[in-house]
Amino acid sequence: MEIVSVYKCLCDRQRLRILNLLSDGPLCVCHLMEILDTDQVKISKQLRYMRALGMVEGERRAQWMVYRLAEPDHPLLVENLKCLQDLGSEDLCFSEDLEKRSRILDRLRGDGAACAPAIVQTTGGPDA
Amino acid sequence: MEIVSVYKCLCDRQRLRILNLLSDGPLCVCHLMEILDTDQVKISKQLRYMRALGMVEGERRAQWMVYRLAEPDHPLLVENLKCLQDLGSEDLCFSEDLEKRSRILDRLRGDGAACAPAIVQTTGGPDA
DNA sequence: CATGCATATGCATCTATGCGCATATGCATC
DNA sequence: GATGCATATGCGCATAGATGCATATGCATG
Repeated sequence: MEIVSVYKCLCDRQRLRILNLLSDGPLCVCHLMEILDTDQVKISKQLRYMRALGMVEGERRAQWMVYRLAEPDHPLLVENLKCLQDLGSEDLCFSEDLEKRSRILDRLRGDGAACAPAIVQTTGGPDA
Repeated sequence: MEIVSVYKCLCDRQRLRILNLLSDGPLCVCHLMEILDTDQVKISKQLRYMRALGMVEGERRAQWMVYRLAEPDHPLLVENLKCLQDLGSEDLCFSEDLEKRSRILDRLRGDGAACAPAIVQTTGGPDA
């Protein structure tokens, strides 16, 4: 993984928001659509771009694609996503996105319908 | 200064090398040409790009333009330029560039000719 | 196997960036 | 003020990235 490739992923606001979200755990496209409030094609194409650069990876779960940060995660990427939290004051959007993510995960565990199994099954850790 | 603007500067290898060099102190275009082993126009245009994004600033010293990281330096930029050193193993070029820079500064202090005054006068700190 | 949902892809278009070449500008020196 | 050096800019072209629209694919369910 080239250093420059990491920055190529980070230098677009939509991609930055996606990576920020994935740093908290895997998500599927429909949730990214909901959180970023944009259409499916844009999300899919940004994911394809980042997959081509080896920054994220997707796994099929029934009809859903679950995306996560690629392993092993590049130290540069991890470091920058951490910075994003600290710089929160500069652009609220990133912490807001994470809050939306939490709410969605809560909802999924609640109703258990739709793509819930895909995410809940894939998501490990305390936020799962 | 937008977060994304920082990454836009970092996502090109030439620019990354330039910023890495400037993180050790100001330089003029002719030295960047020498270290990066490329032509004047490319350097000038990359500098213009980064100046437009507020990442570097230039000051005229006689016939020379001395460039430095813009003040106040964005924490994100500082952090990433620090990372660049740690990731040295991944791409030797960045530490090599800094060594070339040191050698040039030594030479300037030695012969004192040409653009030496511009740089030496501008450069503060232990490496000046 | 037809239908529906989630996601991906192809194509055309538009904008942003990069590069090469020529030339302009700013400063110093004579 | 002509010349020379250091640097900047303008223009044309090539490529990369973003976007919208249409459509294809994968999977599940009836």
